[in-house]
Amino acid sequence: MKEHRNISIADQIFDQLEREILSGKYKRGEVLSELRLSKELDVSRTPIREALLRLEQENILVETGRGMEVIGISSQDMLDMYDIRLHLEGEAARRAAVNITEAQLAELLELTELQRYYINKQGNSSSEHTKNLDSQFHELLYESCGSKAYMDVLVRIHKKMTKFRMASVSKQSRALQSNDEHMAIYRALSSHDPDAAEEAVITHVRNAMSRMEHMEPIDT
Amino acid sequence: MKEHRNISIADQIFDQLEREILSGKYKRGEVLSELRLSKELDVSRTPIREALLRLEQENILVETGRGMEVIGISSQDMLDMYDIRLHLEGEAARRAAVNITEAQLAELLELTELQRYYINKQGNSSSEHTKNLDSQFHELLYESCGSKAYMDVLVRIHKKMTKFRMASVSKQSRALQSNDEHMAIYRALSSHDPDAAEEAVITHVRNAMSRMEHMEPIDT
DNA sequence: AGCGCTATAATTGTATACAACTATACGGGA
DNA sequence: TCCCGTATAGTTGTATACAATTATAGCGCT
Repeated sequence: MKEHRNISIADQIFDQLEREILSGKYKRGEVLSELRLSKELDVSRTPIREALLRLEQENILVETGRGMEVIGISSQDMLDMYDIRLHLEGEAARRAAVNITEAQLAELLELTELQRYYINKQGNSSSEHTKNLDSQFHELLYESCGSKAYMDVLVRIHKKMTKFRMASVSKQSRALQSNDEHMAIYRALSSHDPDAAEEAVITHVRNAMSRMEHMEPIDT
Repeated sequence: MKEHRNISIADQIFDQLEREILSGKYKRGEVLSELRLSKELDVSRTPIREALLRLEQENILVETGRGMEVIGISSQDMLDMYDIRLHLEGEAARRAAVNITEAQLAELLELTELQRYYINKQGNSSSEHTKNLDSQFHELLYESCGSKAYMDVLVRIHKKMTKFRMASVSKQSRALQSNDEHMAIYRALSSHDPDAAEEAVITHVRNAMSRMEHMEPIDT
């Protein structure tokens, strides 16, 4: 398997900055200039500029006269994103129940089992693995619904949500519950039952929203 | 009123390329290279690169080993985007009915009346004006719902839809019907009635989808 | 002290130079 | 003829130079 895409400096900077902004390191209203960042991070303006441009497209930064101003994401924005997922993921799941392939089902199952393994393992970087597997599960789900439009919207939202307040470590019990819900989604999809798939996904999103609301701190 | 943002070459190239791709000038599978475009359009690679990057973020282009490959948008994608709007705009309208300000209401009304004027006028560039006013109406509606997350998603989708097959000129009768629906949305919002607002918006989206489906040609 | 003007510093937007990588075409050998 | 290696041309990624615009600070004048 050949990856034709190297990880560029611009990619790394984008990832780093998005993480730092969404996790609260850069405060709302702060102004980022290309030159300052390029000196701080010791790269040229070009990749910085590319990263800032992408962050502007995500509406995480906004152009002002004198640089890029940090907008960030509030807890209310997070709740709204959950709300949007409640309105969209059910339909995406219905479609996935019809369109998903055997190969995709197998991969979903593997991702779910692997995630369970890492949750139980409780190593030092297991939380990182768990989150990665969660992202992969959802992105594969979105892909398997067979609609580029749905996938675009949902992937974008999910990516943003995963980077929000990374500090908030999830308890093992909640991770296990989430994993159970993934398994339920898998089962509904593997029996190609749209109603069950929709219900399983909506339950999962609703619970994820509730799990987030019970986290501390919610300061914005 | 001071605009602190000049229209850059990159912006123009992005607009032009997006329009050309979504209107079908560049076919799916075609590969665009920065150097070739920069020679064709007689600008340096920098603004070209910026435009291509933004198009990649929109999932209109995809990076390959040897340039950016055109993905574009299919009619099915358009239908899916209408489907997404059906799932989201109702809720956005409910929120707008609660949150909209008097100033925003006044502007909505003005946009609607102005659009009616241009539709009846039937000048040579009146279609262009009509579409612009439609975009402004919807973007203001999204803004007035008070949710950044909803606004992000809906504005992005609406922008893409307006650039799809620009060639498809809409009949005056359909434009008038659409304008009537806008007025109905305005009235529901101005009486701050969430149920009526939701219904008016859903009717509008459903009819817009139907109007599109009856257009010729649908070739993809 | 306050106001306005000017000079300076800082910012972005664009062009260009350079390096690394990759696909491709061409040629030689089996 | 087919395969492999090499050279070549084309591509992106990054750095840097330059121009134009804008904010800001400071100074002089009233």
